[in-house]
Amino acid sequence: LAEINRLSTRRRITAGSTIVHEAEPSDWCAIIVSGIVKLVKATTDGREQIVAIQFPSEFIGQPFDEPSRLRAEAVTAVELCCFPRAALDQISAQYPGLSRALLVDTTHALDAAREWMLVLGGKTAEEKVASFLLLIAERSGGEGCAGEKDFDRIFEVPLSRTEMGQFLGLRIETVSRQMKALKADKVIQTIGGRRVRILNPEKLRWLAEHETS
Amino acid sequence: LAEINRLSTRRRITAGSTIVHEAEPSDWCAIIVSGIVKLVKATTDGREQIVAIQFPSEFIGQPFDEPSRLRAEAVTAVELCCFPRAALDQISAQYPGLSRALLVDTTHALDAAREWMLVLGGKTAEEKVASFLLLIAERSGGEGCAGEKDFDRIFEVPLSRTEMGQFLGLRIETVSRQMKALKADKVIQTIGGRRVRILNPEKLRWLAEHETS
DNA sequence: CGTTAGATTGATCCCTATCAATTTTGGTGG
DNA sequence: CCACCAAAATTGATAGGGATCAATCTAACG
Repeated sequence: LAEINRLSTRRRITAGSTIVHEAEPSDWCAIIVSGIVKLVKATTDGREQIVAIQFPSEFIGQPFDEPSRLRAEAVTAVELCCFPRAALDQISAQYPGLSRALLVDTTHALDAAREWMLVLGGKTAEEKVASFLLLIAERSGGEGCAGEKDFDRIFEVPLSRTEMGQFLGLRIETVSRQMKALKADKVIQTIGGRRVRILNPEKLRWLAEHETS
Repeated sequence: LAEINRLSTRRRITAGSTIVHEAEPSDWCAIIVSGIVKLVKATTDGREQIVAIQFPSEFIGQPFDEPSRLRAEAVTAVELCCFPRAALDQISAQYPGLSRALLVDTTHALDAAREWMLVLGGKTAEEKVASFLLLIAERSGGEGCAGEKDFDRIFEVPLSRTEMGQFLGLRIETVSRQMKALKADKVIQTIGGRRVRILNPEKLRWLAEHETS
């Protein structure tokens, strides 16, 4: 696996800039070294939906050259470990471990996407925001290590209100109001708009799974 | 690849019965030979979301033994080609083609899931129903063959109104009303509730991507 | 200290959920 | 073949949650 490291190059991306355009065929792939990346899908009339938030150690790009109309954009400053897809093909043919690792990553991504479909499809605004905060809390804590069930009580929300809305299928005003309600209920506390402290994890978990209307 | 055929067994499932329970670890996988399968995720308080509709040739089950709280259920009568996961591991270690095929399938599923997140997150009821009809039309026509962009003008909707609602994130009354509106606009025509004929494909495509309010 | 993008708050409207009542469909036995 | 029944679908009336429109307020930055 050190062989792929030989073919790889580091690349730094500034916050807000696009990593992969939706049209571009993109003949290379990458692993996120540091920073947060969002994957965006757009309708023909301009509305945008964030379909995934990616953290360090996650894979970017298609293993095959099939287009998926997906745009990858740096949410924060991002450092990537890039390599050509041709190298991926060659090495995975020799070492089955790489191919397997890729399958594991894709399976996880699929599971995360389906989990989020449940959030988008049925849940109320309150449940959506609570689910989002739990998602960020869980991912921010355990450094990409699997099996971490607990999460940090204090963490930084990498997304803006607009981005939260695009990920949750809500308007920014609604996101703002739900955050306010959670603060009023002493479930969370915010320090400077972006930093969040979870005061009542049990209630937050409950709110993420039950509609209270 | 004939080797996996030797280890596989055929299995018939009646419409409506569960293939894989959410809790069950499931030490086997399967390929759909005929029929339609739905994948369901549920919240702790009982609400259910259909996260995927699967057609013949698609893969069922997790390649690894990580639980995903997913239930697979036969929508129509289903015929499966089942094999133990252990066999999958062994053969994929010898023949990299199988592992690659699995990765292709998973990548497609991921792309489909993200496409549907766009539908669930941002679209109106009218757009959702139009998107659903196009999805079924496209899959019903080309027998699982890739690259088929066109679709059948007449096809059978395999899902009940309740299931359509669970897939679209809508109530059955809303689904019913949108279908009625599409019929009134001469975009579609229904024969006996389940069979649908698309009268105006261009308008249906337009409605699936633009909000008309 | 001024400028500007982002976030919050308020008021109102509309789409979809909800509740309730038929109507239609599909399956079964007489 | 038809009457009957249960389940599914449709239709109608109402209400509520989130969208929308509009006006501050806040914070980051030169």
